[in-house]
Amino acid sequence: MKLLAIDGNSIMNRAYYGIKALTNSKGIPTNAVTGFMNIYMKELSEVEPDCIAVAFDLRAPTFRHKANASYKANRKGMPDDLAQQMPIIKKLLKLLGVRIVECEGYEADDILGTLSKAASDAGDECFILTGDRDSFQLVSDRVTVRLAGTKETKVYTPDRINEEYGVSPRQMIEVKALMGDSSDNISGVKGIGEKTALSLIQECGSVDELYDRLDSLKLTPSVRTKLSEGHQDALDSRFLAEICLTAPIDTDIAGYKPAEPDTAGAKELLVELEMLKLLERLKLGNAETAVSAASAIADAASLPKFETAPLDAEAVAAIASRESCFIYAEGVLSVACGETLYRTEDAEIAISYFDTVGEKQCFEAKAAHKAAMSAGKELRGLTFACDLAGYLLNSQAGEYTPESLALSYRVAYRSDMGEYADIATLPALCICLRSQLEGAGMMKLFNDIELPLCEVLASMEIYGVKADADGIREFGKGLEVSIEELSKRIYEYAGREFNILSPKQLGTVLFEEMDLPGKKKTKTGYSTNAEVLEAIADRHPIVPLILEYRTLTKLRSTYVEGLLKEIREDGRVHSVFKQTETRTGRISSAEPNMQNIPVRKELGRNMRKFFVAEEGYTLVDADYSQIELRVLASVCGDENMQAAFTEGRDIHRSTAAQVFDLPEDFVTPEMRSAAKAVNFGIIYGIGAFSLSKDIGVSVAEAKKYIQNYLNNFSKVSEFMDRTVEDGIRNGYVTTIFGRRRMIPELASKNKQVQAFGKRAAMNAPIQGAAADIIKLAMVAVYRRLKSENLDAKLILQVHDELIIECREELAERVSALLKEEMENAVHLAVPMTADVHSGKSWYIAKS
DNA sequence: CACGTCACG
DNA sequence: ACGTACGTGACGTGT
Repeated sequence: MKLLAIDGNSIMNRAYYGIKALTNSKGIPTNAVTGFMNIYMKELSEVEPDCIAVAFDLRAPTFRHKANASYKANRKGMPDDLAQQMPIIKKLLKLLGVRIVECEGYEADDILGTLSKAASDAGDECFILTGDRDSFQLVSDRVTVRLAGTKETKVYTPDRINEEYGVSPRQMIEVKALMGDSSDNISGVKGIGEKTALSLIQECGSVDELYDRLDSLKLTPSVRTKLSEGHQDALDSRFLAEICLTAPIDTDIAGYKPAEPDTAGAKELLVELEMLKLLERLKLGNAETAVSAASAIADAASLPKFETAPLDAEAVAAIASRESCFIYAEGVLSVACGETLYRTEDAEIAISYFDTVGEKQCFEAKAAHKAAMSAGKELRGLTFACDLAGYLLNSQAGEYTPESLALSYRVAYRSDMGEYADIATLPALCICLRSQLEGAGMMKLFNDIELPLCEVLASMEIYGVKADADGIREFGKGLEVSIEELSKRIYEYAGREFNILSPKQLGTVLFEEMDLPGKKKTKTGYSTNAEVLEAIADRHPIVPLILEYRTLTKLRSTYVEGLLKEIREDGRVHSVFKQTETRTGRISSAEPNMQNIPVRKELGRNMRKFFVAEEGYTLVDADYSQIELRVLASVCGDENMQAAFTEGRDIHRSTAAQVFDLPEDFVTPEMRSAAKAVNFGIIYGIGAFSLSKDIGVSVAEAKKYIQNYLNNFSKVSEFMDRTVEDGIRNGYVTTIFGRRRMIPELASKNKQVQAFGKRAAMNAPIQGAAADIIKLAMVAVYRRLKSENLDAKLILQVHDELIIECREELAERVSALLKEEMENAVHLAVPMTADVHSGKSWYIAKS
């Protein structure tokens, strides 16, 4: 038989630190449970055990078998959110039929030791799954330790241990007796580390032998002194280091065969934890049925007994002025009105429904807007959209399907209703999300910004941007020639042909074959990014060529080939603008991404010549000037900073003058550029290291800049501190418009993760407010263009920039309108200025 | 499918 | 001792 004996505490610990903070929608932490189960499932399939036991330490061990009362006093108490997960994993394992083994006065290690011995005595095989190396002493012919790492499980057999440490498994006890183990509060011999301990045991075999032969051993004087002074420590430590093999637990291995799982109970628990992927992996039925089952239990009577009916012209007429809910996806319209669920795939019927006057709530409004718009109608009476509400409530949930929302917000979801399941849950979901939104104070944000924006984005997607395919192809041909030539020259320098775009191959060529310096490594090998290459660009002529090769192939693949694929028959690209994607509130663009078309370098900037206005039309482009810094100046209330904007001064120059304590006229270009980097850093949640890298000064120097900045702009400093505190206290931060960003990382025990949380907390209110502002502007511009009945359409948004395509003769009027609406979208403590230009192509209109 | 890289604000 | 600024999307490589 095969026994899998798991060190529950150790694996939970590993899982906890290995997976970022994770909670369900109620804030119950789930990262360690998730990580544990991932490891558990993987091991199960690899080991295929007949029996399973999971050992846990008891909370208040009395160490009956070990007299040392201070034993383990050193071990830190576990973090709260890990402790909370211990009962959960135990409950889950029990429900799955797995036996938990705990024993007062004994550690998990002792239980594993006892079980492994019992198993091997009985002629069974034992696999110990753990996250630390304490159990190596238990390894034997029949006992294998499986060390769970972040990525892979390392398997330790006696041979493997001998290979790695040069001693036998049992001798690991002796080694530990000498070197100690701080996490177990085993002192060992003071001054003896791992290397010395290993070589001593390799030579002598055991602590006893070592002391017997101490006088005749060849040792440095200091080691000899340490050993003789630490004799008693060594003996005490050896006692503590040896894992107990006789804990009073059930040692009948056959008794650890997993029992029949309580599938209903396990389902319920996993649904509560919102761990749906695991639910499927455990083959407890698919996620949908479980959700419906559990929700039905929780809220059995909450869904009415719906009837179903086709949505035909008659039905539309009947519900025309009533309240209803709808979902429109992939050409299928589902409507819930009263206790009837309607359904149609007829586009005309769908549009006639959209154009009725009754109040409508929906899931995802953009597709419906697009359908109505394309037919020259409009979607009327829309008051709610669930996906937008879900996004506002938690912008990092990732998924806003009716099913996942129903699960998160505890609304009944009946997947047994098949294709009607989504629409059936919608009425209840709308009520729930609306009240949540009200509770969170985000109704205004929802009504004034997100919901109306949906229509704007629909319109932008429909119109798209005209692209000059021939021009792009021509540009691509030019690139082709240069790329061909470049690669030849690169191969010549390298002495052979290789794939220049493969970081792996490139690393080998540059850093091994050509012996260039800069062996900075990533997880998988050499780092070959632009920063690394630029640092060695003057060491060998191949390096600049590679950089250029990268630039050109990037242009070719992503922009020339990528964009050509996206141009439709109408000669335009219709990017998808996603409204529920970013954690900060920005919108994102895809297929193609129109928000990262090159502009910073001239060669790439040429791409913008191929985004043009239709014959007889022109592009009008306006971008906010320093919107994020203006937001910062406004929200933190710093008069210094506000004055610079109010007086229309150059903010970076002004910052430099403050930081370097000089009149503005004395600010050099270098000082201005350093100040600019500091300004960016402030928005991003500054760090001296990165700033120093950015502007090429020492870390100490960068530190001074930051300190100086924060002294001069003390309100900024206070604002940042306050924001982080708010974030820690509430679990989220907000923009001035009430938009939230949840930041679970702030609760992490991992310092790095926490530091990231702090930076994100400082950035979100700034980036998020800027996003709010331009969204407001978009809605205002859209409405103006519509109400003034202008032949002009908003077609693009690039975070701080809006682009309109309009009749040539309207250029001036639209320019003024655009600038006006952007600058007046909000009124903060400093003016929001926008620079506007126009031209036949984006290239021209941008400057 | 993860990773490295690089395009944008 | 380690990693190192916020937010995105697309591509090619290689497991």
